[in-house]
Amino acid sequence: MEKTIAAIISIVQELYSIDLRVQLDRPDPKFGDYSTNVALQLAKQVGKNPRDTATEIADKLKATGDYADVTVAGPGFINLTLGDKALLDLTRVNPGQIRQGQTVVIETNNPNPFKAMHIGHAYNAILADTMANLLAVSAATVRRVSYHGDVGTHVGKSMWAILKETGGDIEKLEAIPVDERNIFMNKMYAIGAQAAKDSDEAKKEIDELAKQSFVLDDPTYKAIYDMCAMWSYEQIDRIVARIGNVPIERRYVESETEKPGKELIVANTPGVFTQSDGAYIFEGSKYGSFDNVYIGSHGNGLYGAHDMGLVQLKYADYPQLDQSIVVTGGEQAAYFKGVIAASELAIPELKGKLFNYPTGLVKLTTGKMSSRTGDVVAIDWLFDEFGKAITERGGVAIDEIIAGALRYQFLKVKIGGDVVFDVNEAVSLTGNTGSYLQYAHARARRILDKSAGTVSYPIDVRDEDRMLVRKLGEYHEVVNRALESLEPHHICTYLFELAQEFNRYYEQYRVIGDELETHRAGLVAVYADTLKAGLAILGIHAPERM
RNA sequence: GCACCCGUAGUUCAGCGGAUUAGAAUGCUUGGCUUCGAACCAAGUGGUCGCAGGUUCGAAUCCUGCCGGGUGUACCA
Repeated sequence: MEKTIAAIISIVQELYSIDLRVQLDRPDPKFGDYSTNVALQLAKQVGKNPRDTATEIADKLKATGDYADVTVAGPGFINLTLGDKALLDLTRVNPGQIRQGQTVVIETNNPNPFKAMHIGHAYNAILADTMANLLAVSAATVRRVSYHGDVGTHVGKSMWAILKETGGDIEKLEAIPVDERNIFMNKMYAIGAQAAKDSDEAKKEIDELAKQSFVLDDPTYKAIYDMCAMWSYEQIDRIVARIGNVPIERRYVESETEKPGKELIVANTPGVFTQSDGAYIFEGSKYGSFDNVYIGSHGNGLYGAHDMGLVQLKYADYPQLDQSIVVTGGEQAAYFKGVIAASELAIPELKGKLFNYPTGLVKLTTGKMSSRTGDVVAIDWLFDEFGKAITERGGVAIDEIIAGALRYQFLKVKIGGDVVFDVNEAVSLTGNTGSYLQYAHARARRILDKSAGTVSYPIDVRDEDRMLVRKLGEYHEVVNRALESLEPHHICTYLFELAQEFNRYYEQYRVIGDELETHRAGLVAVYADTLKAGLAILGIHAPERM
């Protein structure tokens, strides 16, 4: 592909003395393997009929490489059909290492303790983890971290209910069986949240308990807080692992950000921040955000101060970082613009290095949501539902496979828009799903198991192979696109198309026992490896059988 | 009010910073397993790409305006 582009550029130079940026597209297969519209772009500058221009370029291009055909079509497109050798070679090209030498710190999960972890957290975690995979494939040094809000109102709500429930007796907490802790915590938060709405008196108590989460100077409070926080993190870590994320190497918590955050803000006032009634304000409205209070008039850091503290902690831990990435819900997009602008002003070395990727909301379609905990879908419940569907098909429901199906459901849509999550659809296992790809992979592996000879790389391309080989050759191009934009959905779309292409081939051409067995098995091996590699980037397990 | 995001088949979504007849999946109607796993494949059905202008040889794609939906908009995160 690069060679072809270079050839076209030099031909255009030679013929018209014009320096042109050339783009090759993947057209409908019936037109060829690549197409370009350079002649149409040139038409005006050259002052010739675009078809004539195209013909001139095409004639010269033919001699520069392994092309089976170079034709001019329509208003002046040049369509290229690669020779077999060139087509096959494309399947061996690796994605580009475009972030060689860079260090990237990325938060791959950030649910809060003292609160239920729900499907939205899972989406963020899966997406961020997959982006981390993309970064790693592009040769960056990836540092996975997490960040959790362990102070503030939500803690007050939970603690209020927990203290009421236990009467401050930690032994009552210890008596709760391990597998009921999560249910207990979710319930306590729900009770506290409801009380805060219903009763002004309770609200006051909750505010007081929330403040205590910052200082932890009451021994009873601290003991219970510590135990419940630990339960929460165990729960978060367990679920994050269950959905197939790579473990983090450092956990950040909000309580440790207060001090550095406030110090940084005070040190940059006036200048970056302004003071008003004792509060410290950043005029984010000048930077596409909104004016926001970072330190309250009571002297405590608010979430802006904490996020700036976090930026510093990360920078201190990873001074060589080239990018720091946070993936959050879209409702925080404007807020993060402000935090990033303020951080860059306060720490100029970080200019251009801080990124927030806002995601959409996970919306649940109404349906059978019987086992919900409050308003949220428990992730364990989702695993159960997937498990049942797989068992009904006669498969073995193991977590690795279920996690793959779940990940795909989230990753196949473009980042930014809302994700409509339909449990019934997700669990259906047919069509454009993770299960389809896993099944396709398992089936291909079974063919290879049954093939007698040693499997070797195919050496030629037969007519019936062409569509499949062509698709395989697109792998590195698609991955490159995903690497550049950090958008996993490109890979999902491609892998599904690839698997469809293979399934068509599979339906029509037999491998085992055929006189072309060696050749076809080689092709199946390339396919299975490509599929597996793509799934690996998505963090999806490619089972040998299922 | 202002800012950002979104609006493509009944539904859920692709459409790669423009191009040849707008694609999948799902749904519905059919056909295909004594041969490598039918969680599969094939055929049919289904769209004034929210609306209206503009730029261009060419617009779902770029620009402007409008309509509709969502989110945010200083002491909760």
